[in-house]
Amino acid sequence: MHILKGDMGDSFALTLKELSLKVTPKRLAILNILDEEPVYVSPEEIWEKMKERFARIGLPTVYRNLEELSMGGVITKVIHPNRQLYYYFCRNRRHHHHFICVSCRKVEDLDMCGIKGMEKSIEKTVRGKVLSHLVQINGLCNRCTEIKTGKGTI
Amino acid sequence: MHILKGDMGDSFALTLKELSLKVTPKRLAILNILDEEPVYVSPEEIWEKMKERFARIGLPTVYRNLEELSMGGVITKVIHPNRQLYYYFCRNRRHHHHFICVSCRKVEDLDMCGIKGMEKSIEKTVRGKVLSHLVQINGLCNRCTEIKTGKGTI
DNA sequence: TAATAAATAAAAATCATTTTCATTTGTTGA
DNA sequence: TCAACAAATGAAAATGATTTTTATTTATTA
Repeated sequence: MHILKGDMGDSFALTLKELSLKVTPKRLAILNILDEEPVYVSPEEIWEKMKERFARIGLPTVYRNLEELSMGGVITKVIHPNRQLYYYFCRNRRHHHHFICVSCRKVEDLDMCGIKGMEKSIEKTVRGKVLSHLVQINGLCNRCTEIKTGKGTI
Repeated sequence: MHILKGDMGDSFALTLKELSLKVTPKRLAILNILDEEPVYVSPEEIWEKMKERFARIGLPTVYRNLEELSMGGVITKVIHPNRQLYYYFCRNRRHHHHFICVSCRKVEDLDMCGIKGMEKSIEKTVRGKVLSHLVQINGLCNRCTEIKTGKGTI
């Protein structure tokens, strides 16, 4: 093996070890595929790419790994109106939310969260406890806005 | 027929007419069932209640009607982590979001929206267009917080 | 009240996701 | 380095929520 220190493969291997997940070639490949994607992708799409690299690779393996990685907080699950699963590799470890382009699937981090600041006020209103929140901004990215109109408006 | 003016059945009938939907006994029943529920419910649960009122009622009919009513903005679709569909009848016509109790399914309106105010700033950041946003606060309501701890904390 | 457009029942289809189980592969400690 | 063991995987089948299809029924409207 010739994985150099500081190598990307090495870094992903460390990530997996931190999650107590075995370092398998397929796990590393899934992380690499997600790493190369600037958009959110479906399990099936990742499976297609995996088939180019592995002779035998089952779709359940892809599903299992995506779920594990997302549980471990390494990748992000995207909530989509069509109720299909999509995943996105996001390196931003700070609390933030995503802008997703419904046209080209591009994902952009939004380093802000109005809810976090409102949490106390919400808890006072409902006299309960806020456990989590779901914030996702759906729209058209810069590129898709221009393509659609040539003027940035729809 | 003896539906009085100002009756609930009458009001729902008007709502359906505004959406160009025929006023059928089953549609009215679905609205009545949702109206009586203080929590978000699944299509299957509504179907169970419909079976108490109608000898012949298919699950697809329930699905179709819930989708139509939600498209028409009469009811609200709840995005749930388990990816099942749930619906909730919300009379609040102003822009707002929901606090949903993950324990008892209670829904409470939050008459606030941080995103609406941030929309311009988000569009500037991504140099794109915001089409919609998804905000949902998941937590434990007043009652469930007390039940779990007797102290309001978990 | 007839014409017709929409709604429905029932059954079957769809299809993303999950489970099962036998086999293979990483990991760990001697 | 190597056996032992736990975890990961492939393949096939199962699952289960949701949707489609088609023939029939029902509400609307003139």
